[in-house]
Amino acid sequence: MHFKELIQAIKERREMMQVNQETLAELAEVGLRTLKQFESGKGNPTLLTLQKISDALGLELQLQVKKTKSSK
Amino acid sequence: MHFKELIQAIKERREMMQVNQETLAELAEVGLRTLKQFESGKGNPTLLTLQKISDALGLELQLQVKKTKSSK
DNA sequence: CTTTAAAGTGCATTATATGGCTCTTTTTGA
DNA sequence: TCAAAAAGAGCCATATAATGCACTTTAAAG
Repeated sequence: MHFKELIQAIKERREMMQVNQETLAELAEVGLRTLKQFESGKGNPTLLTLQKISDALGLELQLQVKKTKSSK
Repeated sequence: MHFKELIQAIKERREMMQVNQETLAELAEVGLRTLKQFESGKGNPTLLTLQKISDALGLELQLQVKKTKSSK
């Protein structure tokens, strides 16, 4: 998952949960500005910020071995 | 996966690939200092940095819905 | 349309990540 | 042992993330 997909996933999840940016920012304990920047694709959040947002959305960050064409 | 686990996963992967920090830093195009800080648990890398390191290791970042006890 | 909520942007400040250099500590293998 | 390699840490400069506030744009509902 690259940048855009990550953003997309978070946005979708937030919308699915019917929370607006303001509320999510509060839940995640990150600045509203920070969340806005991130969702609008302008940011390069720190891992901590990403974790807080993910947590608040019930999402979890994972690292997996990349699947190549030959390996699948 | 939280911070420590993320670091652990990256460290293990790097060691499994038998690359030292210096080489990985070059491959990933991040500063050696940055990688060292991260692996030693001192850092809070930006998403970009994390992506570069993951990519270089053939790892991929994923966001998944957190599994709760009741859902598994 | 027009109102209203939500999302996005400009600007300024503060905090901190990045990265180079050097030195110390730890690990490893001969 | 002990010498070399790898990992970690201090210091410092520069870049940029985080954040608040106020304002603009966009979207949704009447």
